[in-house]
Amino acid sequence: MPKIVDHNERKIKIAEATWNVIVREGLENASVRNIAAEANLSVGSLRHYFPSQSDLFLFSMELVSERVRKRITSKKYDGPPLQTFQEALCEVLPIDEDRKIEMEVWLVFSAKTLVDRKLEELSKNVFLQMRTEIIERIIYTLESLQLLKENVDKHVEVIRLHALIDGLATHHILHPNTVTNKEMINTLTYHLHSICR
Amino acid sequence: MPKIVDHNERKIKIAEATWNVIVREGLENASVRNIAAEANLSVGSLRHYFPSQSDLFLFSMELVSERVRKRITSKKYDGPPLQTFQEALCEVLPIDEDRKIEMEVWLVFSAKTLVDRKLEELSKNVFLQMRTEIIERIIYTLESLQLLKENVDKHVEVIRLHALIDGLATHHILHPNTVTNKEMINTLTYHLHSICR
DNA sequence: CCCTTTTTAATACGACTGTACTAAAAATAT
DNA sequence: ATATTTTTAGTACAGTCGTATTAAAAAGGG
Repeated sequence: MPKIVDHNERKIKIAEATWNVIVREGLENASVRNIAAEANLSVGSLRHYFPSQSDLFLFSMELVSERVRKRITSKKYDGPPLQTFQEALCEVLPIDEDRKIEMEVWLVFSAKTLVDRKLEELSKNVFLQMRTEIIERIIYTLESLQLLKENVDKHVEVIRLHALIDGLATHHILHPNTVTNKEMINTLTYHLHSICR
Repeated sequence: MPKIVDHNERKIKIAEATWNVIVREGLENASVRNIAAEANLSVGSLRHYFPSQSDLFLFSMELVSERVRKRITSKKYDGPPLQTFQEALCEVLPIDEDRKIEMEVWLVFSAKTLVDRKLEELSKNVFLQMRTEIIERIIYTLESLQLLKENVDKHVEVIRLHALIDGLATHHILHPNTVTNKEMINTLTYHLHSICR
């Protein structure tokens, strides 16, 4: 009966418009009006898809994690395990323009996490998922393949690798000229080799 | 002739009030009015010390870096070099409530850095100072003392240590229950030992 | 005491905020 | 064609924003 508009697809378009506004003008200017204009919509239309601004922000932050997750899971991993793990971890790093935008948006929302309950919960879930499904899996798979050096503390190695990944990504986002793309990837490679035989 | 008020001391009080508002209610609620109320001042009085909001924000962010810098330089370092370096780096980590607040504020401003020229410049300067005066100094001093393992790439070790420190700090701020205080410090100790003989 | 200067206070302005509400437009099923 | 329902558009409201302006209050030097 009604005009058919793919509801979810439209929400994604609006969320991407939100990303653009945030990257270009900052979260402080990510008003409903500015985002609607960026998406070529009226305020009323936007509100039809997102009843409130916090709904819009939550969805926009969720979309970032979904995009990253899809990128990791949809990739084909054949080849030596160490290279496989390196490639998987590279999907989390801001190695191209799209990933950079997502990472910037994620950083901005992460800061907001400190005073926003809903965003905090999302952030926590994504963090734990990354920790258990990527970082821990890599360390413990390396061990079961007997590629890991002896005398390493696996628990600490998990924490170290996780912190290193996010530290590198953050540094490259905030200081791209000082921590270059190449240095970011080289350091990751270096680190993975340093914990293996 | 006039009422004597230590200008700089008052500005520091206001900046600390700004920290409080940011930590408690977020940057979006760090309005001139709210900050003035937190500092028990009228808006007019606050404006007498900070002509604009961006001046206030810049000063408030600068104060964070000053506090951290002072803490590092005023500390007495006697003892074995490895322990000394560890202690120095711990001053950058959010190991107590004061440092946690400062780190939270720094994180919030860092996100704003992406769309604020002045904050970006400050962030860049502080980053480079940290890089050259702390991180590089540690790695290269370790080498000159022949404490460093052979076959390490010093350039990469600098990038790695720097990213690890900030990654650990950020993780503890954002996920204190998952990355605990102890794990943060243990991981740093572990890392320093891993690059030494 | 008065004078000078700093500091404080209060008010006002235009612009922007999130949200609410109402009605027109669009599009499909009958 | 008509009815039904989604989608869009426009307007309005109360509140907050940063900033400007103006004048009163406070306080040490003469």
